[in-house]
Amino acid sequence: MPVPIHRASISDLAAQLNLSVSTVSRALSNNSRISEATKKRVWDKARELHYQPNHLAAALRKGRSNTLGIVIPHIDGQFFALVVKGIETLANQAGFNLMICQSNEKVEQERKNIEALLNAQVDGILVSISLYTQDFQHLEEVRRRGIPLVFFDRIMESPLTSAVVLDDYQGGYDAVSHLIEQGCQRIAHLGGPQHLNICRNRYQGYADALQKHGYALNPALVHFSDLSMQDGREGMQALLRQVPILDGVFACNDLALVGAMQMVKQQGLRIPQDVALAGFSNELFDSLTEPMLTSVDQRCEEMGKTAVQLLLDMIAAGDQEIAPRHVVLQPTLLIRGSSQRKLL
Amino acid sequence: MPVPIHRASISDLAAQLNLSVSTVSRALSNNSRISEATKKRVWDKARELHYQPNHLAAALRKGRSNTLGIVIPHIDGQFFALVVKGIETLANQAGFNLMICQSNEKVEQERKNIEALLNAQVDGILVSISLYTQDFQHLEEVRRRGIPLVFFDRIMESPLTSAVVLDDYQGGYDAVSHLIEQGCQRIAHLGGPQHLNICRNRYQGYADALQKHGYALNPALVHFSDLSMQDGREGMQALLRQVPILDGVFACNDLALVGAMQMVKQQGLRIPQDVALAGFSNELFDSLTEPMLTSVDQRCEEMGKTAVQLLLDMIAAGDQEIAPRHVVLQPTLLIRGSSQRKLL
DNA sequence: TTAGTTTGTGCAAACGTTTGCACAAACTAA
DNA sequence: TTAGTTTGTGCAAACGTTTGCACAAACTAA
Repeated sequence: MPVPIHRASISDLAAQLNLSVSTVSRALSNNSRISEATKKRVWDKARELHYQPNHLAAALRKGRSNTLGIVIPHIDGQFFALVVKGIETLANQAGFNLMICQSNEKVEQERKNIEALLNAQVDGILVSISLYTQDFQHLEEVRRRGIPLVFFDRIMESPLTSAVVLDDYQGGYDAVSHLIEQGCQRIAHLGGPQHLNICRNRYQGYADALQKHGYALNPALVHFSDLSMQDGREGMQALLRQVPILDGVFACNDLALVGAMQMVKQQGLRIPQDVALAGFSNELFDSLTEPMLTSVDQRCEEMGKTAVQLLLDMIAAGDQEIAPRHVVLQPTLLIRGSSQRKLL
Repeated sequence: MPVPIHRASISDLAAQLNLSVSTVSRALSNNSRISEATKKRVWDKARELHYQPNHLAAALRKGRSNTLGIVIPHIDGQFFALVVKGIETLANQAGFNLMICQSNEKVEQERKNIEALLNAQVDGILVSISLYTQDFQHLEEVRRRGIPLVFFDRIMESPLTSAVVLDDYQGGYDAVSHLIEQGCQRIAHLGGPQHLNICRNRYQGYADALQKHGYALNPALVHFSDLSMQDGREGMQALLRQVPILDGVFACNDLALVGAMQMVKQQGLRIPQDVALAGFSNELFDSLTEPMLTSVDQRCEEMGKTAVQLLLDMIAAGDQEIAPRHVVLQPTLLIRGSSQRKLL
């Protein structure tokens, strides 16, 4: 296989065409000061030599790399995969490449991710923080450097940074109100780490919906964990020991919910007649379980697109900084078999 | 918020320390020709000024970007997400960043992805081709340019390029043999596009397992599609019209299988007693359906790690090209309720 | 002492672009 | 004719690194 040692550069084109590199550079970027005839010669030659611009060099000279960085806790699972899809679609349209990093829910890894992205000179960064991020120095550093930064879903709460979130409070409120409408009287909650905005807000929605409908919040019916499927199983096991027995569960995510569902079935209880279930995230598997799981949809792709749009705006604004923006998307409750006790 | 205009560069350090940029550069890279005293001065100053190397500049000068590119059909679903996780782990350890592109199963997008990665000067590319890639010019171009290239899972079959695949044939063979052992006599197949190595090999495994056990291959029991859940439903509907009725299904992926499962249930047939099911991919949801789905595990993370290791080897080898390598991973059949007719 | 080696540092070019400025040639307006 | 403008191109510096080569100073061995 013949390996071509040398990729054509602008100066190769220039030499073969008897033009200066500056003229060739301008012709390639379709600068109006170059005659049509010259442009055509340059373009033809570029095609002939399979010329491909060296983005690295351009990036160095222009001070922008046309690359965006993303830091997410993990890519598996429906939610982040879809958010990334939304981000990628829009970013590519705008001519940006994407660098995706997973923190694997570890602050230390998140810190390294951020550093790697900064070193790679990305033009902007999108972040959804890990379950355990409580110290934000590495993120402050991004701001300090003047690199545009947008949070989505799991955010660092600060008026100084832009963010796109779902109205998690409303989602929790809607889900629990729905359970109450379906006749549930003792609704438990499987919650997540309360320093995370999403978990806190969903819990708050749960609490307020109870109160609004005249039910007292019973701390014994609230169980906090890290929301893995295993956590859901164990949490449910603990909650089921309460007497009188619960008749509804609202979980902070669907992974915990599906764990809870397994435990409920294992105990021989019927869903939704004995225990009605509702969760959060609208994972793919929600429609594959039996019964199907009621869940709050998070409008993932829209969240991704909105976040990247904010970021692109900030990048476009450049030095004349624009005020931080906060976008709140409205959730949709998808009602399925796991919570439907009454006929429609 | 005070925006620092200027990031410290090597020459800033040099100026403040009264050293030349070359000395500073060498000190930072811990070159043995620099005295320990000088190194210490440089490192201290670097910390003081929050110096961060500009990878772009280094990449331009050194001719390598320390970035790897990945092109996958899509990131949602268990399989690619886990492969990417494996790739990322190893790549980060080796000091490489990752640029991830989704083709969304479109050749045109795949072509653009490749071009974007080449322009970004990645040091190597990992590819799993789209469902519809039959023309490989864009991939040949990568080789022509001398950029290391490794395929995984869905590959361009060529002795000239490295690849990591599962033994899909064996996986299909094992799954179907298992169904036969469980007493199935008329096993249908939901297959994928036959120009794709994975689909062809799984189908071949199906065919050979039947033959080996003395069953004739009945073309009426084979249905090809693009393997979406909807395809699975429709394919199953068509297959169920065959008389005498089938009593087992082997699907080329779990998405199609879960669709098929819905249709089987809808027809009032019992799983696995009337129809036993086995699929491919070991998706997360396989353990959440009822009954759980038997499936061939693809050793995703290992596949990712192996692929990136091949790529890193090629990059390390540089000009003295190493011979293309093909790695075949052995699959594991995970037997679950959907196929278990006999007691253990 | 001298010649040779080691140690530590600096000069300058290079990677492939982009862009401010300069300027010649051709045109335009009087 | 002349002065001014437009059109098209080129020079050269810059982005921030890395690295081959040179060389002074300090040491080493006789």
